[in-house]
Amino acid sequence: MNLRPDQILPEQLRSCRSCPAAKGGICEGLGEEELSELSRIAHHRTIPAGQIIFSENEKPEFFANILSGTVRLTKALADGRQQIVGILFPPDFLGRAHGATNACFAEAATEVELCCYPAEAFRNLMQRFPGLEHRLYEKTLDELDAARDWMVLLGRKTAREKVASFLLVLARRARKAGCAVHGGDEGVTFELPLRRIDIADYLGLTIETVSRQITRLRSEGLVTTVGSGCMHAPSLAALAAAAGQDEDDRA
Amino acid sequence: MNLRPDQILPEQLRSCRSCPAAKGGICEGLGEEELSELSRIAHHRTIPAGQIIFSENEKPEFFANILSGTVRLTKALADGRQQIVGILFPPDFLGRAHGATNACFAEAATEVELCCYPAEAFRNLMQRFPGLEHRLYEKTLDELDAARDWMVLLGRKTAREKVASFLLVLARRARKAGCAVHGGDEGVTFELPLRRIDIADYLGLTIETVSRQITRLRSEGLVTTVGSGCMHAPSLAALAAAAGQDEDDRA
DNA sequence: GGCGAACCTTGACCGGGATCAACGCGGGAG
DNA sequence: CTCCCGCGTTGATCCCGGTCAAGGTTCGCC
Repeated sequence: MNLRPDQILPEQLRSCRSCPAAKGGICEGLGEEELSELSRIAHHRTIPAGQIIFSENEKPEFFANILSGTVRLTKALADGRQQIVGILFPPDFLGRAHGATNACFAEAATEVELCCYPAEAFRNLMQRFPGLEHRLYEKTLDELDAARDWMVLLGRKTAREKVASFLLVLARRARKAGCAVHGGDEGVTFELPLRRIDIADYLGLTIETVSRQITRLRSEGLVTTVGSGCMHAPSLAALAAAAGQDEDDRA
Repeated sequence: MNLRPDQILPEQLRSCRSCPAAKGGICEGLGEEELSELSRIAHHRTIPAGQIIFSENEKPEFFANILSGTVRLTKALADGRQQIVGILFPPDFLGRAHGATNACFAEAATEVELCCYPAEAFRNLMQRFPGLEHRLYEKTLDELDAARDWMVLLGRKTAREKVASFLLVLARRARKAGCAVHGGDEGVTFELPLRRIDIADYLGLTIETVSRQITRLRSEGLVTTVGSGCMHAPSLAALAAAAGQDEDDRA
């Protein structure tokens, strides 16, 4: 925990009902009582980009909903080789709700806003409210699916497919967040919340290979660069084809 | 579902109390009422090696505890490339307890004995008994940890480290199952429940590379072959070193 | 504006693992 | 017993992505 005191804000001011993490987050669908008890133990924190949120093998001090920003979950080998094992966006839940220790490092890839629950109090609430644990279980199953999809990418895809798959994930996320229009395969503009080194660690590649493959996809017209840290994909179908998956495959 | 009628046995005869999946399985720690309701909907099945237990994107018909044998969970790309995303042993739970469809294929790597619960009835029980859902949630968190450890292997380890890591997992499992003695780093003999093609699909390699690396580890004295389908590791510490991880790392 | 640091891109070369091919081995069927 | 087929091993060669090295770009700070 490397949080400075001034990063710990007083009780959240916005009501949970207007919370950006309510839609799709663990709070969604909870009753009045659950929600009010949760909000009683919650507090908001802002964490600057690059900072470690919690470490592997550490006793968890808190769990959190992500309100804004991007969190990377990493694991490392003894000699320093690193692999990003998960990327979290709002309204994902951060932390291992059961078990004595954290399973990996959590780091702020961008500046991150969290809605934190002290570990002990949160676990008590989980025990009292099975509906809360149920929501968390469903989210964990989705994380497991995502991890296994990523295993296919890491084990069997080429560098070009890996990079295309990564961009496709971002593009689909942006389209889903942006609007409910699903009229066709119109283009999508999206942000790149990760630096090259993070993309490389996520895809099991080096930064040079990531850079070369992005250049290649750009030269093939599958993506265009829109300023720094922002890209545009004219066709998600074409990008999906380059990613080595069927168009309707959500992975 | 490719089960022949004769593979569906009548109600289980052995009591749940003497069940091989009780220790460490989802039934462990359940109350009398939960256990008796579970056993009422349970039936045993034996599935021959190589057979598909259920398919991806299929509506689940049943969930199951694995009583004996080895199950592989696989995902495939459109062009046939395959990745094993999980290996299940007794007393693991098989199936995605929530959600409309299965997330991957489940296949019997060896002959497998299952204790099956019809999906609908099982989900009803889960809703009534939060303790049951809690057990499943904990097991899913462990699966997620294992998947993420495997992501590090797939993304960042060399072929030699991958094969050593795989053998290490089997050796540790055998030692844990065999005896509670943890006196030191004495050797372990264990079975290989997977063929070369499965090992390759699990490690993101080809069968040729797996074969070569096993030969190499054998020539280095890290493992010896004990007949067909059986190996011996004289030192788990040495194997762990070759796997690129710290000795006390359980991954 | 000028400078420096962090990040990104590009080029040249190399090597680990894939690919292609041949052979060995063991077990079941005739 | 012989044949055949599935599985595993070994060898020769290739190529994708890693490695090493050299700029280029962006942006904050003085």
